[in-house]
Amino acid sequence: MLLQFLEHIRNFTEFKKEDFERIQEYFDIGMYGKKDIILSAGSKCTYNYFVLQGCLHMFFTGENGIQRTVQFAIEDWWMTDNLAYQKGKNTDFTIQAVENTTLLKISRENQEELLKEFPALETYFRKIYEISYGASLMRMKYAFDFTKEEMYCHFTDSFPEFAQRVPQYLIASFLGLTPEYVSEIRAKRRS
Amino acid sequence: MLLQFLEHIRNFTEFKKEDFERIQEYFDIGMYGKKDIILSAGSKCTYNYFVLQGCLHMFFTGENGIQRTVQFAIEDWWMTDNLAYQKGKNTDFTIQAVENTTLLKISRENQEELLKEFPALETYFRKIYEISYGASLMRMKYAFDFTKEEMYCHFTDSFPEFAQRVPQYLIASFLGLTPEYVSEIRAKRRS
DNA sequence: CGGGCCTTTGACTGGTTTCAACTTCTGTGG
DNA sequence: CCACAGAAGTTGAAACCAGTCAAAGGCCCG
Repeated sequence: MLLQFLEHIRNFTEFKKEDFERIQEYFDIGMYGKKDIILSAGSKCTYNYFVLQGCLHMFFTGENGIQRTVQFAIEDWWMTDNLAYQKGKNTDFTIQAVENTTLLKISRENQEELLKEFPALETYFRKIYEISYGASLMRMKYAFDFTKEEMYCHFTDSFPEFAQRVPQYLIASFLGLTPEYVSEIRAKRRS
Repeated sequence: MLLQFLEHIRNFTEFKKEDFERIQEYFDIGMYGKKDIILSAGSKCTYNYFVLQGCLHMFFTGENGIQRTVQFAIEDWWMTDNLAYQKGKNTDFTIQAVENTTLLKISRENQEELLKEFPALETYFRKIYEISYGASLMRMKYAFDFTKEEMYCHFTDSFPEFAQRVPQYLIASFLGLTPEYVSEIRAKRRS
């Protein structure tokens, strides 16, 4: 399963297989069950997480107590609260496993050292963040451009397998609408 | 004014002043008047822009013809459609000057070469995107957590000088509400 | 001084949330 | 293997936030 991580890196930058042994030493591996909490709101955000297998979501709890999902991560995605991670500060977000999940985690200090030892990985991370940032702007675009109903339809049409994979109330939470309204849209679509 | 660019880089990574001469050769400088278009929707996105002086905004035009601002850039900020820029594809977005603006621009090929010649800049860009991505997630958080009225109040309270600097209808466009509703909120606040 | 762009005001509308009750699904222990 | 409790999904009615439309007022710049 770790080799998949190597292959993933190689999609973005050249990297020698023999160096991969050294890389692994910077990471810890972790296994979590469905609904386990990986990072709690209010705690210090010291790790960056890479999903080998499974699914995570990151959410915050609003004034009213409602949980809002900010992003998902499945296989080959990174996840952390970047702002808090960079500065080693407390986070507002919680990261939770949606399914049984295996992940790699690396501390900020280790990541800095890793990048010093293997500068090729600077390129890798730069590209990863470039993409993530671009994707985040596209999501803003959709949030503006579409009505809630269109957002839901667009999302389920774009990622049908993923929409199957996670419970509906999480998709509602991710798209910023109520579970009840999702029901209504689905009912309308069925007929 | 170019030295400010050097200083900015040095906030994120070590960089020798004597190398700065070489750097400049990778960039073009551009000057634009208020409302000038820097990048048009539908055209190829070949440049990454850095604001030396002034203010840009990036927007798209929705089905209904309404323009929605996705982000602003003022002094020391980068702006481009990252997804399109990376792949050299056509963009959905338009970049326009909000004020008279002086900027540096660099093509994708030049940026790749620049990064090869000065790997220290990989660190710089990685950190820039890390921050941008984190900030973008925070913005999603606000979009979810707040009502439109709260969004407006939070924004103007957080960035009072910026709220003065750009016209109200752009702030409305950025926050995803109508100019009319902004008026209503302001009227309510005054009393 | 004039024209066009920006902002304001008010009435009306509807997409979406809220609330509460009911049904269906899921998994865990006896 | 069934029973049952809690979680997830559905339905319908009432309320409201925010958008739309239209028209008038203010302001900047030529």
